Amino acid sequence: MMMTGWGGVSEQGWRKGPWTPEEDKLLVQYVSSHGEGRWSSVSRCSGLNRSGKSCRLRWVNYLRPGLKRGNITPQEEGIIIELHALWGNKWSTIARYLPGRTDNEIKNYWRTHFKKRGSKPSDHQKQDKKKFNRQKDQFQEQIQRAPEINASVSPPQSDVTTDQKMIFEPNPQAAVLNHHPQQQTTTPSSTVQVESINNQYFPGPGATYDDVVSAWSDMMIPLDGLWGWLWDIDDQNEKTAASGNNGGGFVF
DNA sequence: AACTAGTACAACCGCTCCTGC
DNA sequence: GGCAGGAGCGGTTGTACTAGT
Repeated sequence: MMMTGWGGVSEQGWRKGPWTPEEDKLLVQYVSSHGEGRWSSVSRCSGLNRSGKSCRLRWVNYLRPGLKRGNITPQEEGIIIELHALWGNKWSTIARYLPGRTDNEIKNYWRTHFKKRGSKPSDHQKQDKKKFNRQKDQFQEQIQRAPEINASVSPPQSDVTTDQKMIFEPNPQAAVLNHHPQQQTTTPSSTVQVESINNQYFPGPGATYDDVVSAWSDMMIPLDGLWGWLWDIDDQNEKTAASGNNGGGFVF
């Protein structure tokens, strides 16, 4: 992809714009020998003329091992919708429930799929239905073709880290709040509306990856009705913004 | 075939939070 | 407790690609 608009250097002299394969290689070498973190020292130690921020972003969103490339599956889409309804734009929190997906990827996906303006919900619903069927086929094909994906997502219990265990918590909100006490003040944006979905579609403790996938697969049918609700939220927000009323609105 | 709108993706920016001193 | 530097997060932008007209 050619991107000429970001070429050049920053005021601090850092290179900006698209990364070259050589830069990627240097960054991978640096991280594999020094580990993640200490991004500010990357430029000094690795020979990269990039800011620490830029290096971290490139690593987290593109170079880090275990990242999934390719389409968001219907199951992942369902999870994104549900968790966004719970937490709003907490992309990094949502990303913790989607192994191999980055907050940036989820954020981009949400913006392109659910923040569309100007056309009628019915049009979107038709598009989404077509797309859902296509993605479902692709997902099933992926599962059949690459069973190792399952293995990487649901490792043996003895190797499961705290973060990975969270995926199978019956109540994701509680899981995240337990794990990130500093976020205790976070208020779910639409808890009431999603509560019934939440209770029905989050398998209990000890559930396997397959259980989660199965539950979310079942959820895709009721979600047909959720699309309309999401568009209503958008409309509601626009009305709220237009009237300058900040009280009690949605945070989408 | 040409044009346009929508989509996907990569990257930057500014702000907030966290941590060490 | 206050401050500074680094890390992380969310919002936004820029460009290429694709599908529809």
